[in-house]
Amino acid sequence: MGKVLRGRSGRRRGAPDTKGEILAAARDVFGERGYDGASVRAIAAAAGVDPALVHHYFGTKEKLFLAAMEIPFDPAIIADAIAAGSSGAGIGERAIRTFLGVWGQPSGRAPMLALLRSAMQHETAARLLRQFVTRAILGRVLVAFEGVPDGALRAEAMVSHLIGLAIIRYVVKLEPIASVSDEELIRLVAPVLQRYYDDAVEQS
Amino acid sequence: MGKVLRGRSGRRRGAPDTKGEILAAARDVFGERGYDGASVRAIAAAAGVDPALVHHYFGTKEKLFLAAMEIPFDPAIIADAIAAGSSGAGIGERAIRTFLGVWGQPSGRAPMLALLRSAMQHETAARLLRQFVTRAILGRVLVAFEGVPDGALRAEAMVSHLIGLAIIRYVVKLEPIASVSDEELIRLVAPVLQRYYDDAVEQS
DNA sequence: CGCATTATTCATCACATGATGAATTCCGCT
DNA sequence: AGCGGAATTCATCATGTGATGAATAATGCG
Repeated sequence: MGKVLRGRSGRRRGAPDTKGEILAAARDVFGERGYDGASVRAIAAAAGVDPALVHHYFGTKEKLFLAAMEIPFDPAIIADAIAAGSSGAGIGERAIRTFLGVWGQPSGRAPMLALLRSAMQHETAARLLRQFVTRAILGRVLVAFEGVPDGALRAEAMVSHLIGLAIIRYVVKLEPIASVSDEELIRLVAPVLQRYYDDAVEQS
Repeated sequence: MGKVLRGRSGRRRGAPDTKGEILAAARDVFGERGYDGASVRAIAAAAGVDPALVHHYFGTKEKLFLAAMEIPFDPAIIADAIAAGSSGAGIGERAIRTFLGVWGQPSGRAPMLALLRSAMQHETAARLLRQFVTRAILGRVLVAFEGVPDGALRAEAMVSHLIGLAIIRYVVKLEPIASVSDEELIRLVAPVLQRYYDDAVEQS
């Protein structure tokens, strides 16, 4: 496994999307090991390519990371799914449902894990995660909390719970949460999340 | 800053608690950078000591980590504070209150951060965190959830939210959660957490 | 075809890391 | 005073890292 013996130097035949393969490999490896833990060599190996090629395309490891974090799904869609017509009713369930949808499949989980893991080690990545959460997610979810007292705070608290769930379920893999079905988790968490909205509305 | 010029080799005068200083430095640096990011050299420098001394005392970096993670506060006390006579009433507020108490002061925050950060990079540390949460915290909190349907699940969900809060507040430092006062956060989060208990009880 | 451009690998650098073993200095005990 | 052992540092190794520059091979345009 690993290193592909690809014979001698020089350009390969055909028009393989090598840049794309490197990006995919980068997302995988960054996701598994975080920014510092993922070596350029390991990424290159996972892409079946010489390490120098990575630098050829992306210049530096940091630029590769940034390129790899160009989220492969549209955050707007997600945020809109959560906000859903800027109504607060049912926002708890929509939030965790969308969340599990993204994390449930590897194509969504890998970059999220990469971002999360890396944000724990590197201030650069932390800034990136902050931006991502702020602009791409919170900014839109906030429309549902418009006019709600402590809206920003409450929206963030919701997001923080989801992040905590991601860590327990997908990183630390603590049982029984790691193995419980999506639906069961939704049934458990949705009403609790919902309170972040309901609490504020009923007191206003 | 950094490297203390301490002249020549050999034993130092007096009986300084060097081992303890190394442990403290280790907790700091592991906390700031996680397991992989914290180099033995950096820890040694922070302790004002030669790197070889670290190995002399602890043999290997991993053993040092394990030693540093021997939690400096008693998890039993914390867990008991949360469980509080195995009553579920008010458990939400007690949980977040105790949580903020630990994370509020550096002596508690450092090892927790170290554990969290490292768990994101290293399976060894993830296992450690799993153990810690399971035995030291969950095991005792569960008495409050005794007989409650999905007790384990609900207790873990509570913990996951707290972990998420820790990350948003102390690692990613997302505003406004990062700056809000403890009391305000308690007012916001406590009733939501409480629902993990109340929901189960009222349906049984 | 011919030739510049692009894709790819190889060899190599400077540097940081974890670890080890020998040398030096001090302490405690007799 | 003397001696063994513990504490401390120094010099050093093997390894892995990100990065660079030159060499080689295929492509595509004229």
